[in-house]
Amino acid sequence: MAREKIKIRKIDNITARQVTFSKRRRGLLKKAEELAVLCDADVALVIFSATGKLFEYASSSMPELLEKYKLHSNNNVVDKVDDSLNLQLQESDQTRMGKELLDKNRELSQLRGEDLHGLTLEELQRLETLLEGGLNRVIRTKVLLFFHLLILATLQK
Amino acid sequence: MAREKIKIRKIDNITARQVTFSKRRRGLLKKAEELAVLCDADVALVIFSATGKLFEYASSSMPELLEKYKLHSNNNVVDKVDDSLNLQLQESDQTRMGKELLDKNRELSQLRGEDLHGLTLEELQRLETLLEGGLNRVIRTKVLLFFHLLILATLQK
DNA sequence: AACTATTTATAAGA
DNA sequence: TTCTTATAAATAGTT
Repeated sequence: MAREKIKIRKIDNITARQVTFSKRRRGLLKKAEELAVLCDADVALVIFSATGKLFEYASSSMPELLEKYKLHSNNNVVDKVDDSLNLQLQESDQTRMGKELLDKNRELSQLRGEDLHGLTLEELQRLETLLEGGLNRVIRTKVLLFFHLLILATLQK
Repeated sequence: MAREKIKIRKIDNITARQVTFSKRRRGLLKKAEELAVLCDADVALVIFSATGKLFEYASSSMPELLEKYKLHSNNNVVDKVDDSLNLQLQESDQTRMGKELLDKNRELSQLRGEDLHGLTLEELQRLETLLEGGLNRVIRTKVLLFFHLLILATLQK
């Protein structure tokens, strides 16, 4: 955003990456606080550098905010697990997947009247990235579970 | 930061505050992702609007990041890991799961019930957190994908 | 939801 | 790391 426009992908040069991290980290923390103050929002931001160092901001107490988050995200775990399993079983069947998504959408619309029709292309791009990450995550955990059980079975013999 | 410089304090006018929240929230989420990608950092951002709506970004899985945060901060107050997966799987619609997953669920229950087959409690909780996080992630992205496809389909007509 | 005049953030260089 | 500065990005007020 300055002397030259850059593409948003991992910076190769380690030194440059650290410098950028330092600068942008500061900017992000600042904007997080501004959002919280200006808009009376509750904001929690946790940043781990590539080397594992922790940076954080929380508009109120971090533990309380994280607890609040868990309450929200765990609301419908049963449904979520169920749907996830369905997704895994049908992931090659796009038609059924579409119906599943349609149902889920109706449920969501009933639970919350949120309207997501104002999404920009940029946001959609981010959503795609999120989806890839999510699917990879499930696959990874399935593999982990398999090995976990395999080891257990081996120990029982 | 535009037509006029503003002071960073709570915006009085409710409408203006909501508009600003919408604009800045988008910007903050974008910059959070940019930092994660550019600098190979792990970033978690949780935002609650004044009305309680949740917005979030996580460079990997939110539960895993929060777990990582707990380890770094010496704070034990941050919640108890929910003993989610097994019990919740048993409570959900088993007819939709498929035999293989049912079997795995049974095995997992056994594993949890004894949890002394060479696995520490910490390891078990870690696995659960991991798996739950992945499933939650897929559900969220399923909903997002639906909207993506819907919009694309609309544009093609 | 768009539009812009300005402010702010920041990439590259010192 | 810190500062400088040219330029990209974000955004406050307006339409």
